[in-house]
Amino acid sequence: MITRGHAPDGEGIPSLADTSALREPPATARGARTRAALVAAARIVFERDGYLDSRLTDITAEAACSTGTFYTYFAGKEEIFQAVLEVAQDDMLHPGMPRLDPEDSSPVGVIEASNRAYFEAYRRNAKLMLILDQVAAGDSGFREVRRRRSRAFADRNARAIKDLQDRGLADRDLDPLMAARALSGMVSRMAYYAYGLGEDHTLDELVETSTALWANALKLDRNAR
Amino acid sequence: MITRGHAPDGEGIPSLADTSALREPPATARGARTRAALVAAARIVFERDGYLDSRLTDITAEAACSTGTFYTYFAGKEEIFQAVLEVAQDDMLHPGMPRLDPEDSSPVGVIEASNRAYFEAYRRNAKLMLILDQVAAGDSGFREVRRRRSRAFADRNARAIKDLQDRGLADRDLDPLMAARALSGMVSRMAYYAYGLGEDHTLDELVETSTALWANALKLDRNAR
Amino acid sequence: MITRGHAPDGEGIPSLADTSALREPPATARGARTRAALVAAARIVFERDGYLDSRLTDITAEAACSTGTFYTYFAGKEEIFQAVLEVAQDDMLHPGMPRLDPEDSSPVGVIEASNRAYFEAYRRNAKLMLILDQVAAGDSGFREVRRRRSRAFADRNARAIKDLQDRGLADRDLDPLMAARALSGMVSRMAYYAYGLGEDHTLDELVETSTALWANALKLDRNAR
Amino acid sequence: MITRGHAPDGEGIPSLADTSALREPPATARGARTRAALVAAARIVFERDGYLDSRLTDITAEAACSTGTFYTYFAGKEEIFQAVLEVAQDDMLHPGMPRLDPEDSSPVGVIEASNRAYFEAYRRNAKLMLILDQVAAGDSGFREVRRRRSRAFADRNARAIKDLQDRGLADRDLDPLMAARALSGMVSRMAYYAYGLGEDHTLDELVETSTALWANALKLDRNAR
DNA sequence: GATGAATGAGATTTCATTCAT
DNA sequence: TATGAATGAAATCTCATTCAT
Repeated sequence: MITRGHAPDGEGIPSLADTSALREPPATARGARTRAALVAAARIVFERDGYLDSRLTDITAEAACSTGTFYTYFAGKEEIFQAVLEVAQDDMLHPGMPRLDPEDSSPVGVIEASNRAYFEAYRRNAKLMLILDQVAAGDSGFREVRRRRSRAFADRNARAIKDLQDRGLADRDLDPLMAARALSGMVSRMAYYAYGLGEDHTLDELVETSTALWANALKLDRNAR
Repeated sequence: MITRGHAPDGEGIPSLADTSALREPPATARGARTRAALVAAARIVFERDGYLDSRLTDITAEAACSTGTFYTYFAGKEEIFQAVLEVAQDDMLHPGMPRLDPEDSSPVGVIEASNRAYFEAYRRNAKLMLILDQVAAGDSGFREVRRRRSRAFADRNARAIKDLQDRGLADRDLDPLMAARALSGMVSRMAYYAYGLGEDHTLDELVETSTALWANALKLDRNAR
Repeated sequence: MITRGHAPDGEGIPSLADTSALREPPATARGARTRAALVAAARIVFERDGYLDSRLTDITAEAACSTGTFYTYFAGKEEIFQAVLEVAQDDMLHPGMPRLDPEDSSPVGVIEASNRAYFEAYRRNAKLMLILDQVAAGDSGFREVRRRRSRAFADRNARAIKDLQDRGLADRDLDPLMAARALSGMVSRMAYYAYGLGEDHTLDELVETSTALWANALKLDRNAR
Repeated sequence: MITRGHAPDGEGIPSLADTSALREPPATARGARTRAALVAAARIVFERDGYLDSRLTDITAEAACSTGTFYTYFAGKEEIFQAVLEVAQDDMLHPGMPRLDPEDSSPVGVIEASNRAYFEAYRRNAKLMLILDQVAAGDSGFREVRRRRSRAFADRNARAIKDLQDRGLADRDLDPLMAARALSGMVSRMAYYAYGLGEDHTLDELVETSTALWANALKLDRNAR
């Protein structure tokens, strides 16, 4: 059975954990407040102006602090962008409510729930996801982080597919890893077109089509459990 | 039947035809040579440094001409990038030779041939495709062009899927347009991971998996014609 | 006879007494400890990074106290540098023990002892001497202090030379003040090259040569008393 | 006999040749004019404000060009400072007229001529020499260049001293290299005090004293040839 | 006494574009 | 056509010093 937390392609959820742990958190409450204000301001500015066109002074102006204060907490634009992502990531990873209909833990039901969660999270963070594309397109380090993250998700989904194959529920001719990667990529692409580029599809259409394509592609039995 | 030239997602092949026709070609042979040298130099520089990080002076230096000369032929970086794309586009659109086994014009055979052509073209132009991502990510005008182009391809593929459905060869529960868009996106994503990010898959693996997933997803009969 | 305490050129031993006496010492033992930690930290940082490139925060970090605390004890970088110098100055002025062979208080013997003391002190504080150069080079006030100090030493040595001339022991054609200044400068320069720039000469070579040159230059009789 | 071109300590005449040859000269006459204007402006600004306190915009303002133009010719403050030094160096190395009285090529005469040339050159460039101190004090790369240059001069003078010793004209007890270094340092120090710090000595006093001290220190016979 | 967050003026640097030769 | 010097607006980043806690 496909495990919980399946996130198509894993994109948009880089942790960048490498550097985020290095800087120690503000020592005082005031510091924590200022830092949070800067991160919130940065998200607003990034979403409004794009990453490349936003200036540090716009962020500090939005946060109502001086430019010097910015550097108390971040080394530059890249670093505060990571901080913005980390906040968004929490939202991407911990949706407000359970996605899984306890009545329906069939493979198809799990896939559907996962896809729905992904589309919802993407919709909530669509602008930020575009910014992330922009940053990743220009920064190979960032791209590498995304690649590794995607691979981790794909590996997990690949194991789930393998499991279904072993249980005779999925097409045994497919390479589990490649299929996992391809289908996850498909879902992320659908979200990109729908919410990033603004094609008009309803959430239900997206969930329905993506789930049907997953199910068909794996030759899943819709009634199996 | 799915028509020839099916290009998954249509990505990476924007024509930007709007502006490219405006400027008339160099009057003299020397001019034509200089222009060609600049375009070739630009591709080298873009692929080496990325679009954002490349400077016009790098291009003119690579082309061994002065900065002033650049403006004789192009209005700026965007315009020469279009010129670079146009050259690459010929390659993307006209694969060296037909990959289609004349014996096998079954739906699955056509899909396979299309996918193979796409992967091969992507592989030949992988670096440029990444640059294109970078440009599109930062330029909403460019993004819109890509979106329209993708939609045109998807529409064509959607009609092909509709046709298969009408003939009873494909799953009638699927929305043809969304399925077309999703599956084309899947293929473009696979190419991106394999050749853009450097995951190591062989061409045959990519073709095989993508074709199997298309066929399964549409519930095509592998033997139908 | 040339008096004790002759310090070639007098360089590197500015007292800056004007300001150093103004601030009164810390009232509590804890305060004294903190102040001492800051001075010690400053010397480490100055010697590691140079005066210009060292930041106050580096010093407070090295001293493990906050930036605010710094200002409890010092008005700024210049003032703590003076404090560092005062500590070093004790070492420069009071070599561990008299180097003077009581048997040999001949003019040449005194010169030799003085030169040796100077080279040894310079060697112990070579890094700091370079820092001092850096500060003096950029601060005309500091330069003036050094100039006056040099002049005071030179005047004293000039009187000693005059005395030797009057007693018929030194070349009467020399101007005592200029000769004193020149020969003191010579010794300070030798120390700078040897210990500041790292030319490899032994202490004995330096002492021997400098003393011989002094003696020759003044046409001293090596056996006179 | 001490050779022509003896330059005490060699200080203030670094060539920094390492980098100066890298950048190719302006292609046009206009470019050469602009570059020269910048160098001249830089010298004025450096001498007026000191190296550390001068800003690039002051230099471009003085040269009546834009800030961008500066970077057409120089990478930064350090590089234009090298260019200023190179101009001064020509003056230091090629004094306007022959210093040597053809009637007096005795060792003492040669030393006197050399010292006089050095003092004159130092006086003409005194402000710049102080700037050089400032730069060298803060930049170890620069210091190293000076060290090597000094050593080259000292080596040459050491050979001359050795020659005098071999001919029985100079004190054989002295180490030629150390004596050369020490006496050259002495002269450079005298120039620094007189012209850098503004002690009031006449040129003749400086020449006379320095020459007498050299002669005495080496135990030269004033009448020898 | 000790803390450490906040300040903000100002210097450096880049590079697409123009235009006189 | 070709040249390449000149332009200049605009963005980043530093760090000594203050002051509320």
